Amino acid sequence: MQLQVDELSTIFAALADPTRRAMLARLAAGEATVGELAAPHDISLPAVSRHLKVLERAGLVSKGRDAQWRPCRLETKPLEEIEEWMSTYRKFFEGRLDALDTHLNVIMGRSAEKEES
Amino acid sequence: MQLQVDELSTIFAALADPTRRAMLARLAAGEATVGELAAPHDISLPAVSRHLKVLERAGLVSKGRDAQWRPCRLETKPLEEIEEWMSTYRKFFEGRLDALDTHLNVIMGRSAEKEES
DNA sequence: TTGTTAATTAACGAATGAGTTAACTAGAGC
DNA sequence: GCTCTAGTTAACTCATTCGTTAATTAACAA
Repeated sequence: MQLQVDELSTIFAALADPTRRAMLARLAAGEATVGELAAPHDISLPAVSRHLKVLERAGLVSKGRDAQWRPCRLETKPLEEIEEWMSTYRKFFEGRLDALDTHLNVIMGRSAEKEES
Repeated sequence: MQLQVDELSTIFAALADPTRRAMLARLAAGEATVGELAAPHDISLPAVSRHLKVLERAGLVSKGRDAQWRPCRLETKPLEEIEEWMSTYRKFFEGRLDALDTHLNVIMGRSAEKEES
C-alpha cells in the first residue's frame, strides 16, 4: 500500500515537467500513440512510457488499445480541478472577473442557477 | 550556475505540495510572518522556511522585512501564467467559454481589442 | 514458427525533495 | 554586554523522480 497523495498534488506534480506538458499539448491536437508522443523527444521509449503513467495517474491522459498500439487521449477533468483551485485566487489578479467567476461556477456545476443570456 | 528550469515547471512544482498550497491559502487572507505561516503545520520551522523559499523562487510569494519579522505576501503573476497556459485547454472542457476566453485574453493583455459591454 | 513492431517492466544510478536537529545571524529590550 | 525572539543555513536522512539499458509481453505478418 502506498501513501495516498491528494489529487491536486498529483496533478500539479504531473504538470511540473516540460516533457509531459509537451505531450499534453500534442494530445490537445488529437489522439496519439505512445510512439508518436515519444517521437519529438530525445529520451528513450521507457522514459516516455513512465511519463505517460504519471499523466495517467493524474487523470490527465487515458489509454485505449488498438492491436499493439495504445492510443492516448487527453482528459480534462484534472484541469477543471485546477480551475476550481484557481478560483480562490482569481480575484487577486483581476478585479473585473466577476463574470468569469460566474461562468466558472456554472461550468463546474457548483451553482447552475446564475446562468445569463 | 544552476541549470535553469523553465518557469512553468517551477511554478507547478511549487504548487505540487499541500503544505505550500495551504500557505498560499493563508496568504490569500493577508500578509503573514514566517512563524504565522508555520503555526498550523506540524513541521519544523526550517522546513517551513524552505517551503517559503520554493514559493519565492516560483514568484508566488515575496518577503518584506519588519525588524526581525519577514512579512510574506502573495504574488499572483505566476498564477496568471498558469491561467495563460490553461487557455489552450479550456476549450476542451467547456464549449461555451468563448466569453471567458475573451475575458482572459483581455486580462492577459494579449488581445485587448475584443472588449465587450 | 519465426520475426517484427509497439509498448511495458526490471534493475540500476544520479539528482532532487522534504524532513529532521543543531548551529548561526540579526534585531529588540534590558 | 546579555538574552530572547524570528528566521535562515548547515549537515545529514530517507524517499521519490528521471534517466538509462536489457529483458519481457503482446499483437501482427510472413
